Amino acid sequence: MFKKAKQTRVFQDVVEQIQDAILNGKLEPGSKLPPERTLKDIFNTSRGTLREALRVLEQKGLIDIKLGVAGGAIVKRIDAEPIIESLALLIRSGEVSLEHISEFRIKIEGSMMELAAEHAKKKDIQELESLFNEAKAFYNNNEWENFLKTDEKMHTHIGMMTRNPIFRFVQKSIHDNIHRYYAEHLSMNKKRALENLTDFKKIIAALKINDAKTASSIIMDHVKRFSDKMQKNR
Amino acid sequence: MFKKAKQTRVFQDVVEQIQDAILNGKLEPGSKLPPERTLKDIFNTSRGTLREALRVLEQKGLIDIKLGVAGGAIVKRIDAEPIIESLALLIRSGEVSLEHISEFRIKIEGSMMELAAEHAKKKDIQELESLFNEAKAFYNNNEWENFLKTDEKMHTHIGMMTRNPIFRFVQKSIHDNIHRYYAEHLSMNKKRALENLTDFKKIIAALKINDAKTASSIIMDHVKRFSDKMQKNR
DNA sequence: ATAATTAAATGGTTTAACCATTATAACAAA
DNA sequence: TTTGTTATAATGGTTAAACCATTTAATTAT
Repeated sequence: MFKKAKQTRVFQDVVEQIQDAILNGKLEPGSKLPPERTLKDIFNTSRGTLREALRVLEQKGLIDIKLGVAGGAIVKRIDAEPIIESLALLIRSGEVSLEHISEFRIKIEGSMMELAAEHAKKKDIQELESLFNEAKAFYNNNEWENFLKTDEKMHTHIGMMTRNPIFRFVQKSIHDNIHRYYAEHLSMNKKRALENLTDFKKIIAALKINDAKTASSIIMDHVKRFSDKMQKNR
Repeated sequence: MFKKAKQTRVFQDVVEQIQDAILNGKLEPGSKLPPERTLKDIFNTSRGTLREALRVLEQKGLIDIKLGVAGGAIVKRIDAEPIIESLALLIRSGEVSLEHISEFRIKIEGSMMELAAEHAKKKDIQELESLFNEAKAFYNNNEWENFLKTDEKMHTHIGMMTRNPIFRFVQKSIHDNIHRYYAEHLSMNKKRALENLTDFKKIIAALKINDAKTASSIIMDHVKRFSDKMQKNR
């Protein structure tokens, strides 16, 4: 029925005003806020209070602070950063385990593959094929670091194909945290790389005949294999 | 290869120390930090700098601040709040639309239903049946507000049944934001309520025979119907 | 026993100064 | 002229000391 009554802290009022300006597009990404000493006059507050507001905006991922002459608060383009950090806290606190993330990731990548298949345009399939050939070349040369990068690019492109930014943000949040906390250094070998290549070949084939379920099922196995390997390696 | 070099701001060092203590469990949820005037001495910094650190910790959802005597910073139990707020920013910025959220929600609830079915214990099904009967009673009395609350409880319980906190957090983030920005006041009627009841009856039946795919497919339709209704109402 | 008042702890804000970093301008050297 | 060095000033980061505002607890009055 009722909402929480508003707090009366001055810095929160400042946060809301600047945040609203950013979210309404009155302040564009890349644009610079006035210096602290000017802002404090605009909002009729002290520099300390103003700086507390800037800390909050910074933590929300709405601004970056640059030092020195021509420095100051710069409006950021909104991205997955705050979600990545929130997930990181859940992991570090032990609230969420590698098994939890792996299970979630399998379901998410499966769902994304279905959507991607539904939206697949000729150009998307061409892009995936081009990435596939890139990966194949790295496979032939045993360039595992580059192979993994291309593998990631394929996942990312499938994310783009969903045409849904939430999936992209969630995908990136999972990916970044897995690599930050569980798989900093991945080992690869010819056998596993070939399995991955084969998966993507099958996925592309399935996309061409609009077989969303098959594509989804393949990528879920693909991700599961990666997860199992990772859990064995710990 | 390399990581971003650490910033040299004093308040960030304070944030990290307190954050680590919380995440390592050295500071338990509910426990109170010393007053600002003591903390500033402990960290050998000024009160202004210390307060900037507290703002960051507050924004991360790690502490709450209470005013007055016996007030101060209280360690919070980690929850979905920061993720909810991040998603809220994506929505308010226009980066994410109702259609995006609806599509995401359908896939998530479908995935959750599959996992819930896999983990379903007799007690879970009993709980769902009890909620079903509660909803039926509200249906008979045309108590729509209570009906919707029970409907939500059923979804939440399915979230619990996944045994995976990420799904619960994501589910709550979607739910809270949909109701904050798109469906503050839901209208219900006998026809739609009956459809919902029927869905849950079928879901429970599917769970009893361990038919995860059917249960999942029903709840996806169920959520889709809700989304369509919501989008028509705007 | 109850209500009103006072005191003290604690977060919130202000002011004024100084320190640290960095882009730019001015200058010096090749 | 070009290139490297040095000074300048803009701007964020930090500090110190004071006062204000809220809230709990103790005290006092009814």
